Amino acid sequence: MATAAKENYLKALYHLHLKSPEISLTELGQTLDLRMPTVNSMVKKFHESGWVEYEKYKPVKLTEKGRKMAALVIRKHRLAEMFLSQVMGFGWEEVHDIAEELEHIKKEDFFDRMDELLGFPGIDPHGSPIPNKDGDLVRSSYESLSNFPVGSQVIFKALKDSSTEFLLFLNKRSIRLGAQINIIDIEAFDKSMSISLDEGDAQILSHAVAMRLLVEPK
Amino acid sequence: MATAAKENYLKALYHLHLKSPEISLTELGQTLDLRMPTVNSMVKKFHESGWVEYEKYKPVKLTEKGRKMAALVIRKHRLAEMFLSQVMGFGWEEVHDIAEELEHIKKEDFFDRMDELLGFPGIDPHGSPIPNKDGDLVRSSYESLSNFPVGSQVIFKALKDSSTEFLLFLNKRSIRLGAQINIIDIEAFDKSMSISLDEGDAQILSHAVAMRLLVEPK
DNA sequence: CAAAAAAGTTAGATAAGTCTAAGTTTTATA
DNA sequence: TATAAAACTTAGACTTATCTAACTTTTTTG
Ligand SMILES: [Mn+2]
Ligand SMILES: [Mn+2]
Ligand SMILES: [Mn+2]
Ligand SMILES: [Mn+2]
Repeated sequence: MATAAKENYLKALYHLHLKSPEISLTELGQTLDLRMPTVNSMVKKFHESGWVEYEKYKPVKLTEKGRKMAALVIRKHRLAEMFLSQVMGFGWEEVHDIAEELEHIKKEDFFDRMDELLGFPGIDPHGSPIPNKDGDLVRSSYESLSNFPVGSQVIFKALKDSSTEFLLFLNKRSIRLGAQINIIDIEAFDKSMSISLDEGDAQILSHAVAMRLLVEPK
Repeated sequence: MATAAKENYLKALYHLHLKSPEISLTELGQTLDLRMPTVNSMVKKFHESGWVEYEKYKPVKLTEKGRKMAALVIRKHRLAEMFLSQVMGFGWEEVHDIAEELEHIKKEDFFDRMDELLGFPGIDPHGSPIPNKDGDLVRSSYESLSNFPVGSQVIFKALKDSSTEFLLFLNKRSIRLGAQINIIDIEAFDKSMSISLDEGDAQILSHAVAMRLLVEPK
């Protein structure tokens, strides 16, 4: 595979290319918290490796080869997160930072064994899909809770934002992956939602929160 | 803590200092498979950090501070090996190489959780003691099987050599940690031993093998 | 104990990955 | 469309960790 630094670039490129296939060095630098000349010189190496298309002064594009390399790093990250959560008992708000280190382990057997022990999971603890060993993954088509009308009954399937702060907020509100959410009311003024969770008590979710919850009709 | 490179130096220093408190740069270099000038410059940095005593042209000595740092790396290594073996189902011959990478993970929680899940184990899968969080460990006083006379009944407690080749040999012979070994006969000519394992069939162990098995009287 | 061998040191180079400062090209805007 | 802003590139430096070649000190040995 590649060095830890390169694996981190690959992941960033992958996430950015999903938003738009043309990736500016500025964006990439901001994502990785690196200065532009740093990114510039690495992007040239990636071009040498055939991982990106690159022409001077133009945004880069991830090649199919690069996409696959990236997906395999993301596979390691998400398997690690799942393992940390399911086998080691860490909370979904704790797993990302540890996985950020574990994903750089080179021994493939380590991840294969995790996969096996977990029963070949399709998603990580935040509902994101886990690429297979070929780097392929099923892009799920969930929508934000904020897109649904009053009366909808939906299942909470994944997160749009997996920041620790947001995950801790969801913990406090007992909102967990797989829960059923019923939209009782939507306040026209600020788009805040009154919902009930799995037949539980009602609670209010701000539009900011509803936007970040990815759901599927029941 | 330290970088992965430095953690590997610390471990090597620790193992060498047990054999003799004065550690030559040549030995250290051979252990780590690094050239002497490389080791020389790193040793100067370790001296700056207060991890070794160092004077030009003299062998180095691990300081108490360095010993503790080293023990904490060894703790991570051995906890990882135990986890890989007990929780993930790897064989004792597979765990070392993976632990060589895992030991450099910086998140302390990761190892604390392993420790907890394993029930705070005192030894690793090869019978070596696991240092505690203060860097302290109980030095066990096992002896080589080759030191015992005919008629001895002993328990196989640890390995003097944990190389993959030796571990695979022991697997083939079904010789596992904790087994009882009865010395039936010793051939004067080559010091080979006829033994029986846990009431099982007899087998012959060469002196080379008997030397590498650490045991305790039953 | 002098010469040879072993051990250790210094100097200088290299590779990976990062930075700042300064210059160039492209894009946006007055 | 000229100019300003944003994006990108180049040059040069730094850090960590490594190497080889050449030199120095210490230890061993005939
Ligand atoms: Mn993550
Ligand atoms: Mn990472
Ligand atoms: Mn080991
Ligand atoms: Mn290591």
